[in-house]
Amino acid sequence: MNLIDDLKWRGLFAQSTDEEALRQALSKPITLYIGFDPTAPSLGVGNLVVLLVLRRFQLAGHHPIALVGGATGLVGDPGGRNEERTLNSKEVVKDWAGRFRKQLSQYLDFEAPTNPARIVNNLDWTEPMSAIEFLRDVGKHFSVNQMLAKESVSARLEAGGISYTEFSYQVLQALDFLELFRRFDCTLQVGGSDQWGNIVAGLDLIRRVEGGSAYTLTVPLLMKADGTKFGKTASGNVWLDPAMTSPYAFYQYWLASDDRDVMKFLKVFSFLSHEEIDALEKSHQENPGLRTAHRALARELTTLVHGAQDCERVEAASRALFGQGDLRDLDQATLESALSELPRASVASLDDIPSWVDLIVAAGVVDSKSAARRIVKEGGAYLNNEKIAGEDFSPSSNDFIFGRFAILRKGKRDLAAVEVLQKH
RNA sequence: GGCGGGUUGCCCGAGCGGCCAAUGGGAGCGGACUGUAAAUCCGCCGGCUACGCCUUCCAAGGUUCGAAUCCUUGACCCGCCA
Repeated sequence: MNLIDDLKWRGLFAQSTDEEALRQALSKPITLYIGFDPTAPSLGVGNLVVLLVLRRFQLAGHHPIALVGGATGLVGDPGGRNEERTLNSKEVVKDWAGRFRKQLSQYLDFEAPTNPARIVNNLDWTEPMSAIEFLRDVGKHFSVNQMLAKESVSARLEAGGISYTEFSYQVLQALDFLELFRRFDCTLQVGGSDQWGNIVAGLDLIRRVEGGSAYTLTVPLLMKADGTKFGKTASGNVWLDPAMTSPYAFYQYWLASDDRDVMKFLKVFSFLSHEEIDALEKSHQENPGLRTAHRALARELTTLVHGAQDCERVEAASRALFGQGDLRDLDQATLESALSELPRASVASLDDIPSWVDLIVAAGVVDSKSAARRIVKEGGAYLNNEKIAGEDFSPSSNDFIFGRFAILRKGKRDLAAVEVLQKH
């Protein structure tokens, strides 16, 4: 199956300016790029959608370029929002751009003999350019009428306005495409479907300036079945950086996916074959309670992002903590490593153990004691998987497994560890 | 520049001198059901040293025994006219 058909099968093909021409072009290796603006200290799972498309292209023999938007990140994409962005400082964007570069390289192959990946930063060609050059050499090719007609701009005009800075964003992105076309004969830009207008602007620019032709491909924006944005939880974004979203939380995010989304996610994010995915779908339909598709999804993604070793640790932790067996049956090493994934509170010694309420607040699982007391009253408070009663409840010393650990639980799956610092 | 309207808890949105920690909806949280899913039903939903106390209704002053509610000034937003 060719690449385009595979992308369509996976639900990764939104539109293209000329699908037939693109199919033709892809019969030989081409160079393509995707841009990522550093608007946060880490990429999130949302970025993963297109990033993995870039990887799919490389696996199919094409030359991938990941562009870090060191320049565009300083300006701000007006699309998808109805308010002006707050500009981040140059230092911050530079720092984030560095982090992006590092993260991006994890998903691409730079050693591939025939089609090694490249990473570029658009600041490299934007920063040296003077304002006069920009206006004469680039700006002259843009019609304000067309720029205004772009969805990203017109929506903002409706919503109350747009600064000249953000208005110019599409010109910068178009310039990137032109630059990569010149430098590397890059003829395809891939992006989220919200990037359509910006990508087409690049296409136009290449045609006007170089008389060249290039292609577009956009990927649908991923929505969850409940209509909420993909990649966010109540506590914020799901990040790729393990310091920002722990591998355990990352694994749990996928494992707790809505049934209606699982197959879609497997197609979008996993590199499993169609046969493997079909088999998972069958199993999921026959016995959804088994959650084989969920497990496969969580495992694939955690392995991809955090590595096989971390994935195994996190799987083991999940099994241990959610297993129906007695926590006391676990050996100390397993228990310890499982608990290392959780938020934690510590107590100085077994002689003076704070109440459940104080501990769960200390672990950061709930925001206030009132909220914690409420949980107890509502019957959602557990110690070592046993429901506790009474707002004043304090663990006793023999609740500590191996004399050192206790597990707090709020509701169905919100866990925290308590560790005794001092043995006595 | 002139005239009028607005700013309420995470969001939307009532309240228009005491009965207001503030109606209602959404989100979120807990429980039941189940499968660490969805739907449904029930409950909760500012904080605390907790039958009481403290801090909230854009900000700062003021009137009053008492204000989210009235007055003054300021900031921001939205309409209409120049």
